[in-house]
Amino acid sequence: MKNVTLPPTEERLAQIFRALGNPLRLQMVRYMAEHPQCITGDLVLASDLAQSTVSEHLKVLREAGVVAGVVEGPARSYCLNVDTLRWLREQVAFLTQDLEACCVVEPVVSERSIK
Amino acid sequence: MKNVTLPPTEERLAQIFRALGNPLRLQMVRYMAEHPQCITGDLVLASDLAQSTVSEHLKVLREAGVVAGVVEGPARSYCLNVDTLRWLREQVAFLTQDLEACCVVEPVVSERSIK
DNA sequence: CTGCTTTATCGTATTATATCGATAATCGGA
DNA sequence: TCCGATTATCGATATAATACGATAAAGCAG
Repeated sequence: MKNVTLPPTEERLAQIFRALGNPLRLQMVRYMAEHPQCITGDLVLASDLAQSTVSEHLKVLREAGVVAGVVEGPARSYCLNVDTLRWLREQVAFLTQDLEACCVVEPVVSERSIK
Repeated sequence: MKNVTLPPTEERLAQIFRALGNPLRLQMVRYMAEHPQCITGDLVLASDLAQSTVSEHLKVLREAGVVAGVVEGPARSYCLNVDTLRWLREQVAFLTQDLEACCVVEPVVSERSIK
């Protein structure tokens, strides 16, 4: 947890979480899941946002590796990056495994863990 | 995707993603997974940050429902909220299921989805 | 080459986040 | 009740994110 050198995996996972941590981008991801190979204009029409704003959100998703775009004539067709999403699912599964409820359901008396 | 009324579930999921979208908070979550019922001071010692900063990060995690704290004498013992993490895992699994690689591995020619 | 369509980028204003030091609140023990 | 230990909150500041309109870039049709 020290700031010394954060594992690149950790930074990358956080980047993906951050990309998905915006309701609009999350909706974009869902839209793309339902509409494979949709183009930017589709997402603009499906939202209330300016074209430039949608483009910026796509940039965030692209840089996080959540989506990928290919040139499609004058437009760009966007898709989810399945590899990234699979990796995310594994990481989340790993992060949430082997956890036992401690103080949520039934508060448990504990001793200080350090000094 | 319209901004009209975002489902509360979507906003909540985004909130959890946002909470986990910071490397330090992600590390805190891992620390808590390894050290059940640790107190705030443990997290402060394990980080390079000021106590107030750690406290703010805990607040973000708390408000997202990722962690829960119980009073433990003058200190506060923190734990992961297992219910939230399980819910997150389900949501991520749902989000990433039934996806087929489209333009990432092998670009596919597509037609416009709208108009 | 010239337009037309589509998308990305730039400049900018507003809002949110991160971090710290200082201070307040809370609890248990003397 | 007062003190020490622990944590939360406040105020300030710096950085990052969000959103828009305007403009640039890129590709295709003619």
